[in-house]
Amino acid sequence: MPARARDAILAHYHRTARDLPWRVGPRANHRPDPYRVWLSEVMLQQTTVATVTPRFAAFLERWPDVEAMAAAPLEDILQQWAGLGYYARARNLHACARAVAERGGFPETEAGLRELPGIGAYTAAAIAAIAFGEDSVVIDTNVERVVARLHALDRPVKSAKGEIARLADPLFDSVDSGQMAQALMDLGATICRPKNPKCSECPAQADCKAFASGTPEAFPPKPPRKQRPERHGTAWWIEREGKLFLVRRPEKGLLGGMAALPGTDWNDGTPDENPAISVRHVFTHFALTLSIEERDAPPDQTEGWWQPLDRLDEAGLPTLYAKAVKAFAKAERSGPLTA
DNA sequence: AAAACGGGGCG
DNA sequence: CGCCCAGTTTT
Repeated sequence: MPARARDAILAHYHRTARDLPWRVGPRANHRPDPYRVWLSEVMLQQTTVATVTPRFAAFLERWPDVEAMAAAPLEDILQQWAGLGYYARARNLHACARAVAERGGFPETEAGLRELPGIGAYTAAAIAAIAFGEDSVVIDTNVERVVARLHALDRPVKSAKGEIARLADPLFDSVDSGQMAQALMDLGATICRPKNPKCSECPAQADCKAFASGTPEAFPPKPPRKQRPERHGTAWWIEREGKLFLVRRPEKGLLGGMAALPGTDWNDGTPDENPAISVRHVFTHFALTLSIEERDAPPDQTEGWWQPLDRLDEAGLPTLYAKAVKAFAKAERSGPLTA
């Protein structure tokens, strides 16, 4: 039974494969550039294809190969990454590029790739399969969902990793793992979607127990999610002679290593009463209300630099601070702050 | 085993 | 406005 689903999924992929900039089509007789596969895979960690596509092109134009990226300063990588989130990925990208350039190229096995910074189980398996033709079993959330539905797995994925791996294995048996990995990703993205799956278009419908159940969307069951705490803080707008005072956040922790407005710590509890300007930003694990206040000078012993306001885009501010700048500019144009 | 870690797009 | 996404690292 799994062999039929396997073949149907692969055949469907050959007919309908999405044309993606980092992808070599199913009809090509060569493997894609490992550098491009790696870069796209890292970008696609927790980030959608639509968001990644233009950012991938910009990275590739600036750094056409791993040696070029390895030669760039970390600061440039972070600036180019700004807005993509999960900034540890950018730091690991830089460290990985240097390690790969140092050793003269990408390792060609899953085990070798797994040793590199920012490359975990999924990404190692994906690069090994897609770029090097290794017979790895590639399991990401798409594959987990497809497999859970094929078998009507009624336990949360989180508590059934072993079982998922066992059930995924036959899908990769005796086929090109790279093709199957990409086939399953397309299937998960376009047909076997988390919500409103298009079972009528699915090549594996006849072998799908979730479809047979009549409620395919119920698989796999989602664990209860926990609530998000509220935090608040203040960022300081310190402007002098057309320049804005910026700081660099600590390497470790939230928005690590990124450019930022200086400000207070972010605390739990009740926010400031009636701030003139504030922005709201929702992180994975808490929601932040950030007030923006004008200030004449940086606090003593605050390390930072003066960024020309007409070159603020070059600072590489993450989205939270880009929002703050936008909110301040808008208030300044219309409000009484500097009127 | 669980928490930390961003942001954008969609219904 | 809540949910989800081509996960990895740290605790």
